[in-house]
Amino acid sequence: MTLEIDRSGHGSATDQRVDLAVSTVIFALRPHPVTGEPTVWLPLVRRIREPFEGRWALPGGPLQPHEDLASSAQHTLERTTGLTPNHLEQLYAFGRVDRSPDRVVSIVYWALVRAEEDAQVLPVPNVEWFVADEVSGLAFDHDDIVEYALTRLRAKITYSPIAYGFLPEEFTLAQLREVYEAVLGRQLDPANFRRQMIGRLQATGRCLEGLSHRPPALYRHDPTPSRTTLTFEETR
Amino acid sequence: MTLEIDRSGHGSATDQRVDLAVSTVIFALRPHPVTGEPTVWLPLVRRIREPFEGRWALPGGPLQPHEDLASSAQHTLERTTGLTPNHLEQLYAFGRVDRSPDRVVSIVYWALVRAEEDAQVLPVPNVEWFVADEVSGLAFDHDDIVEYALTRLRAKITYSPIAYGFLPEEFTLAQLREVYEAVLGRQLDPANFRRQMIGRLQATGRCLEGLSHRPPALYRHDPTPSRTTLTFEETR
DNA sequence: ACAAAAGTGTTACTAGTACACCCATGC
DNA sequence: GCATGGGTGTACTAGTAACACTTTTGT
Repeated sequence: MTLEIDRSGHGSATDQRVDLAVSTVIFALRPHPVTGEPTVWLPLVRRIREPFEGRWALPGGPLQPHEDLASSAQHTLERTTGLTPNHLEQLYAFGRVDRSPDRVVSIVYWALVRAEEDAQVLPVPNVEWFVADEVSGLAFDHDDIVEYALTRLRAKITYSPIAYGFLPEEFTLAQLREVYEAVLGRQLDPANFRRQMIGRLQATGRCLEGLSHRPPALYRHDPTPSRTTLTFEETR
Repeated sequence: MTLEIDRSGHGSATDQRVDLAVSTVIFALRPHPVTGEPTVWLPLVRRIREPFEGRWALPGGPLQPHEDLASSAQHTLERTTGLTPNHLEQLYAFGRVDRSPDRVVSIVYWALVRAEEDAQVLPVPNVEWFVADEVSGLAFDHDDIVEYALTRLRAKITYSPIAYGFLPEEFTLAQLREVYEAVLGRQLDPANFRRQMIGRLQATGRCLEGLSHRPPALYRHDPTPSRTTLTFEETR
């Protein structure tokens, strides 16, 4: 029990406060366990207390008074995966009264991490990775949240240069196309894809060698601010 | 002072809790005071206590434990304007540590109300309407929030049928075009505008009469779900 | 030489834009 | 008739999609 000053101006002894948590949907690409195709995965944490003890849930926790929202999301991500996000963006604030037995509002972020680093990560206790499209039975309303995060990822990749968040510094056009195909779930024409992307890329001059065919050129993301829809942080 | 149970699991006597508030950016169209052109306005509330006592701020208040986020936003809107929103959508959760002397996270909604009803509304004490593009010097980070809400309004009107939120049930194409022109801040070609809109409208068969020229047809919004980007509530 | 993937050229289609023009009404 | 805004036709443009074709490497 802690003595708290009631700043809401209308409290009473029976007045519950609303708890505030920050959670993060962390996306990475890994091969699908059956098909081997690049697929969107995400890490979940097994709950070790009620409510929903034993169920899988999005990583997160209560917001610390000294911490910004995005910092909280990023720290959760680093604790859960040992990685630094390549893209981090607020998803939505979920606050239905009935989403938890106690009253919790969750501000949810979504993030992209690189598959290359991801593969080197040591396993974290109580954390397991799942194919994003196949998760269900999560704690709270986290099924809905994951589905909505996927919707946003798939929408945003079509008009904003976020695909690089899944890739290393240098990459081939085929790798970039694989990212789009994994996220959108359909094949893209390599010829047209090339023409659409080439303007936003910097050629490194080098090629990826050692394959059994013509060596593809390596590119780097050109951060020239081409016109996109901006998130709040980006508009400031 | 109220006795509160510390549910965060890491509290101490010096541990401040984070307060949670819900605010609403309410947009309506009114004639510009100088030009007379339809313009985006919004109501603000004068703060009657510190911090920022005497400054204008977005209407809102602490989230009640029994209330959903959107309900809280809507109740604030009804208290402030006496109106029912025609469109209500979550904007963003603002939580920078330094945005207020005490620690407050604000979940902000934005809403559209109809100008017709709006004109009949009785004045509410401490509430005043301002031209949205001209507000500045607001309390907290509310200048930034208003600017971001305008950015979202202008972006969303280009790909989502929200303009009807400003209009009565039946309207002419010229009225609909005026809404777009007011929001986007530029003239639109009437001929092309007609062709772009006509597919999403239901003709009522009636016309607006009594003008000194050819009477324009009256239309109604066709709620057939054409493909748009969906907000979270709409995806469920 | 052949397979495989990189990369180019060409055409068709679509959505948006600019703008000339006709239509229907009140005065 | 004439002014005014409602409403139609049409040509131009840019971006996308489909797909045939050429290039360059390893084996």
